[in-house]
Amino acid sequence: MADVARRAGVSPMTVSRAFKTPATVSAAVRQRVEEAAAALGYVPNLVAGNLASSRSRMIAAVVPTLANSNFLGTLKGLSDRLRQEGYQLLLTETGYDPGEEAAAVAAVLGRRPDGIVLTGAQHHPSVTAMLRAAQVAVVETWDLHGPFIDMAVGFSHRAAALALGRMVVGRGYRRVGYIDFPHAGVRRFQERRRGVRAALREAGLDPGLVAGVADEGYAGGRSGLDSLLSMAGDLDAVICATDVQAIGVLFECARRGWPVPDRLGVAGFGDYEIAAEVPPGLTSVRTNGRGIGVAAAELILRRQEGGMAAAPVLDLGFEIVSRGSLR
Amino acid sequence: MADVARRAGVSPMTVSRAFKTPATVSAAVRQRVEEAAAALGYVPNLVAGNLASSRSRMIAAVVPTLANSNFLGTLKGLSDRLRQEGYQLLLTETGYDPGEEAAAVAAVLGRRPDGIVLTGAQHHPSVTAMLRAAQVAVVETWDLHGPFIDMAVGFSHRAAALALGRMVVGRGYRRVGYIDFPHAGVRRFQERRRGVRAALREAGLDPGLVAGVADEGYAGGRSGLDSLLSMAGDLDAVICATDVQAIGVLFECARRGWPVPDRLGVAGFGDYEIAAEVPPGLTSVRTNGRGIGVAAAELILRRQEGGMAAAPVLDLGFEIVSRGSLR
DNA sequence: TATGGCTCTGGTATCGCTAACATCGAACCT
DNA sequence: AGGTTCGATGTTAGCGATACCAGAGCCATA
Repeated sequence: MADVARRAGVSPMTVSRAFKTPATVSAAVRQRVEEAAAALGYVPNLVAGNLASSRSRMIAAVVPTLANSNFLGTLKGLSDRLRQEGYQLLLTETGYDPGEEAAAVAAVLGRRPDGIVLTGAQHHPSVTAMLRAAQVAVVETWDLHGPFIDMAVGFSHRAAALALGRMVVGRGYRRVGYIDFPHAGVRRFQERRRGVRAALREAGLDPGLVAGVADEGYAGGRSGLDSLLSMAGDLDAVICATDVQAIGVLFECARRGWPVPDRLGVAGFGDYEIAAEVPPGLTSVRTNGRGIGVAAAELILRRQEGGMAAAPVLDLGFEIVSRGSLR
Repeated sequence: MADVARRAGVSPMTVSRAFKTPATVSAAVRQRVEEAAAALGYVPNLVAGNLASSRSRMIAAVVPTLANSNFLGTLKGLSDRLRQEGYQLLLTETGYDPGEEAAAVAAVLGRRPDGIVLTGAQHHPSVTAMLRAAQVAVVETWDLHGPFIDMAVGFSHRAAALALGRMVVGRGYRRVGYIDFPHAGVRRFQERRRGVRAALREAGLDPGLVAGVADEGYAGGRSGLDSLLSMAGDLDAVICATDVQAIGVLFECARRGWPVPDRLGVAGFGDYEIAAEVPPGLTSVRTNGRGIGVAAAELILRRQEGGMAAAPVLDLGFEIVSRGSLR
């Protein structure tokens, strides 16, 4: 920076201003500085800048997994919105392991991010403690059951699952099974299970057809269907914790030659891109994953600007998308 | 840090050592420092540390897209391997836009990452210039046609596509179409197209059945199939630039009631998880996406340790996985 | 007992930038 | 003319760590 300043015939402070707040520098000087910087290939060192200003313009995102998940949408929303403001994303995957999450938060905090976006509202106690102490903007995403560390954006998984269950029941299915998520202890998935079972119970149907699965991904749909059929051979519909599992069920039906939606109705959760593509179309819950990311970004940005002492909680809702997999 | 030092009755320098190089501090002192740090909730400020040591322990990854892609595996391999060494990932998506890539590299360089992982070997000239000037470890991934900025890990897309094409031809298909990638200008996809066409040509078949598509994702398979059929109603096999498109073709076949592999043979590229799940199984090229990420991490780490002045180029190869979508 | 080599600890000088305040003309007002 | 305001620039003092060198004990060896 000193070299650039010398070459442009100004002080280092003016160079700094020419980059950070160009409006505060006269046009002539700004141009001289830009030319000097270009000639010398100068790239401002943000590490030093961050240290001096104690603002890093980095946001950390901590997600359970990227594979086959709606978190990608959230991440994309987040990073798109943040990039516009010159922020960057520090990413960590935790594999649904609370210990990993705690380690990730600890590691990331040392870099003094301006904000941290967490997935879910269920954390190791040390995570809560560290983040409270760090005085950093925190957004918990996807789940909406507090208490929250700071801010939150998501929707009610229970309400969504309840609505989906009611739709299945309303279509006349009577022996409805539910395929759980491999990490069934995660609150988000507990809520989904509860919502579905509540819908069955209120219709006087058996809410006991629940299959726990060990397999991740599509394979979970297959093994879940197997275990549901061993519980109830007359099973006529399946609701899955995620679309990926539901697609696995559809594939298994195709393999068995079972017509969907007549032999078996199928519903998923998440409305992944593939839900609209797979024949005969998968009925699912559309969640606003991208919107969650954008909203999280907005909350953090607004907090940076100093306004907003309160800690908002945003419900972005959901929508049931009806397709051919349900009669 | 000064507070911790005071509380532990040592100098700040010793606190620094207790964290960075515990072996150089006596056990008694180390424990006092750890206790003091815990009591005060001290989290070392890596920003300051980075500035002083001019090593950031951050690696930047620049990928075209995360959705429906094999880059996820690479990213995961990269981040898993790096996390073990205490490094973190700075992520940027560019949407297959070279201008965006240049902007991303410029933005990221200011944070002085210890390494940058790029996708492909085709970049805006400014990217090459910036990275050369920055003296940072660079790994170009996936593609293996130089010249490279620094190091590279990938495989030959042409050889893979050639092998896949030969397999299709070997199974007796005679009117073979190819569905291109939406961003057909990307070198990696040019190579795939060339490999397939070379296989067709050497078998004396028409290499002209190539469909360009505009749609991303599964929809591209559907529209690609449409346009191939309008070119050749007697089409008997389709090779796709990616598995996602191939799955789109399989879905369209199911919709039309066309038996696969008899009415139409289908082959994809990438061996995504779904390829093994979708009936009747998708024949595809298995690429070692995760391995590419791990190898890229290793290269950067080794470069950090000071060894390895040379700039290695690693070919991780590929493998054809034969499944039911080809007779 | 003197010497050299260890291991452990401390002091000092940066790393490259920005916050905060100081300065200086020029423009504007009464 | 004098005072006030404002915009553009410069000066100074850190931000919170680490690199580097120096010094203090301690042991083994001759």
